[in-house]
Amino acid sequence: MPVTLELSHFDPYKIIESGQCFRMIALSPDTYEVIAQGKRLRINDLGNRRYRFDCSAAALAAHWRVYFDLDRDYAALLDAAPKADAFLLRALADGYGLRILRQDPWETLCGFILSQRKHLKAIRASMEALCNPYGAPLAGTARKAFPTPERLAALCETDLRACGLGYRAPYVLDAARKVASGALDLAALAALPDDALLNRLMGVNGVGVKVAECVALFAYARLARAPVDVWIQRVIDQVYGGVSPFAGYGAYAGVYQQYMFMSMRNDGYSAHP
DNA sequence: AACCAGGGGTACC
DNA sequence: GGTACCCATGGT
Repeated sequence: MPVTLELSHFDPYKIIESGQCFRMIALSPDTYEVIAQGKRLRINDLGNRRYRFDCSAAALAAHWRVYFDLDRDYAALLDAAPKADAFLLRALADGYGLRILRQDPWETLCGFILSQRKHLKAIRASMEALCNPYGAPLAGTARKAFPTPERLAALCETDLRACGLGYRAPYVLDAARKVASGALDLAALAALPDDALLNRLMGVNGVGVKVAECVALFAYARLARAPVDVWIQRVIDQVYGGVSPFAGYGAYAGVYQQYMFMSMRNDGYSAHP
């Protein structure tokens, strides 16, 4: 009982390549698969901004509409960007269809711990290597769900190193044990203001400012948070003369950051006229 | 504050 | 087919 939707500002391929999620893939040029929060979804691009979601209307409403943040007005959000900022405007135009997801905090926390000093492809491979042995099976795909904190908390560092996590293995283990024990209640963090949320996340070993900002933006919809990684640092240095423009971007700084990240990584600054 | 961590992708030879 | 360098960093 699939559902067909007409969606503007929605491009699954750009979301995959944007580096905010690691378990959404293209199965073919017009078919995408995402595994999130214990569920598997396939999306068919039918053309003319029409997409078929391989799920019930109830699942769409309860789950995927929230995950893709489909009720947010991206036209208005993008229109709120400062009009004199040429690099930003170009990035927003080129990135049409990119959206900030509302991902599961646990998976997002682990994903960005794993992301340290890795390429997007390497992060994806690392996530699959962790899911394959320890995630629950799913109907309709050979891929597995992301492992629960309880499952990972029962492992030892050696088990996680065997998944290719390297020096990040003890970090993931610390996160799993804090969450599984209840010492870190990820659901309760949603009620905290940004600064308190970031501080609680940074209580996990291996989580610094950048990883915490990513979790805040990509899991808790803190759209004003703009994580600074090597690519965004290049934007700040090369485009804005070393002065971060993000403080002046207001409530959607994190969304703009994501478009600029994609633009810089794909094209560099030299592509801008 | 400089340096290190595991390992895969990628550009270049 | 080597190999040097880079990568959505954080801890020491």
